[in-house]
Amino acid sequence: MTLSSTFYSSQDSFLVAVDCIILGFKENEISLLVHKREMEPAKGGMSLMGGFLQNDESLNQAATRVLTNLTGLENIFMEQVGTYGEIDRDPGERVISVCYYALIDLSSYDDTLLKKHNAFWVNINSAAELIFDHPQMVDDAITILRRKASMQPIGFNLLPEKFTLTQLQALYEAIYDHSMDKRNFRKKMLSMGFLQKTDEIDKSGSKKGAFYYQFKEDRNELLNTSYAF
Amino acid sequence: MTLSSTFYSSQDSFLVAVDCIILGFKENEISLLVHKREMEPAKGGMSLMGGFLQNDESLNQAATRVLTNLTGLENIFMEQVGTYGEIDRDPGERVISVCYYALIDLSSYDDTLLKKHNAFWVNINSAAELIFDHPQMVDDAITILRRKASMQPIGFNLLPEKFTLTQLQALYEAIYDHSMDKRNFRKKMLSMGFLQKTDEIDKSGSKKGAFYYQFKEDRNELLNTSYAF
DNA sequence: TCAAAAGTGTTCGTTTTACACCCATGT
DNA sequence: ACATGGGTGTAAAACGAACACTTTTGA
Repeated sequence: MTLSSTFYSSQDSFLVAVDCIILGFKENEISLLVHKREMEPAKGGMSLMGGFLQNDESLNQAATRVLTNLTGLENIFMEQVGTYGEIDRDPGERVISVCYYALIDLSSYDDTLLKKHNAFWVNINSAAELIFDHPQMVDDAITILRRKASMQPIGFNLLPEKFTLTQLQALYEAIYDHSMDKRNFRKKMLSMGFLQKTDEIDKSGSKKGAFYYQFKEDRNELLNTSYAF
Repeated sequence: MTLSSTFYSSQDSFLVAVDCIILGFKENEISLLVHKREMEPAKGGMSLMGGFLQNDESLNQAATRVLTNLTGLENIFMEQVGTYGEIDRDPGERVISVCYYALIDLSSYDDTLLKKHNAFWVNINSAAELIFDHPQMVDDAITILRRKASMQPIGFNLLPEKFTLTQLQALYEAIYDHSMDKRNFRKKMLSMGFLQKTDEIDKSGSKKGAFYYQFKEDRNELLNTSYAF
């Protein structure tokens, strides 16, 4: 960096990382994608997937890059959680970390790519074992996910395109970590108006079979209404 | 920075700024503290108060420093809004900006300090005239304020210790930018249980006089309930 | 035939909304 | 006496919570 190109000379500069909280829905639980850290400090510790911001990319681009490198997925729902800036949050060196969370559909996901990065899924309840301030990041992300999922249909990013109401309820029960009444759940979901019943039937979950639903195309119109669970 | 002290060598590093959205309640409107920028680029433009993060402070400390330098106030409610990292968001040089909002009580605030920084209050509706991506930051802060004020008694940070119900209603009407029914507002506020009626009367607002209220000390117990306006 | 999951309504209590008048006081 | 803002109650609607049985079908 040459002085002639700078407006804000003599200011301190910092490493900036993006850390990604990648969430999936597996066996009726929320899962978190983590990896065994390959560098010191805390080598071998369980860590969120992250990477350093580079000069040629925005924060959102960096988060997308980290996510895509690891998972091979694109066009994934992703949103900022917050930025963590305690001086000693990373014992190796000072790093400002901008944290994102992403929601992915695991129903047809091939995770061979994950193995190359020593990455694996753990139950969200194991997040306390993460290194540094990553447990706090996950807590904050879950808080945001719960709040947003009660206002907007974002939870659906964790499901395949077509899903049964039973699957949807299981997802919400996992997000909020409590069981819900089937009749009330269905009544409320259907009254929100963004579910479209298909004529396809899922026979995998029961002998009787359950209708598949999908999201209406126009669900963006519905984002301003608030729904609480 | 010497290589021997670094774990993450050869990564790009960045200027990190904190920008503060300082909000006050003035003449029944939400006001925003801004200043005329003293450096290029955009010198003379209307800007949020900000500063660069320094090596010896956390992000929260930096935000507090900026706020205290400017206003002389300490122990102010402050919370992160988000982090803005587009490559060209600051045309001078690349800067990652972590944005905070703060709520302050203007009722007995002496703003001589503000003049030293070319700072002044503008109506929140003038935020669109701010430079760079500061209008977006203000939009995001207002969204957060509205959401949080409906769940937790944070709006009170904008009022003096003692206030009348009419003042409180005017504050909420300013935050949400719509008028509310007086009877319903009072009923709801009082039912929430964190208001304490005093025996003092404000005669400044009316001939009849209105009782002053204050917050109960134990209001932290109440933060988990959700209240919508 | 039976086990397993899908699907379906009603009642009750709570919360939210809409709405209009009297009171106390200073001028 | 009157203008100004302070203070109060009720009825209707919407919403949330609790609750149990019938249907379909594969094994």
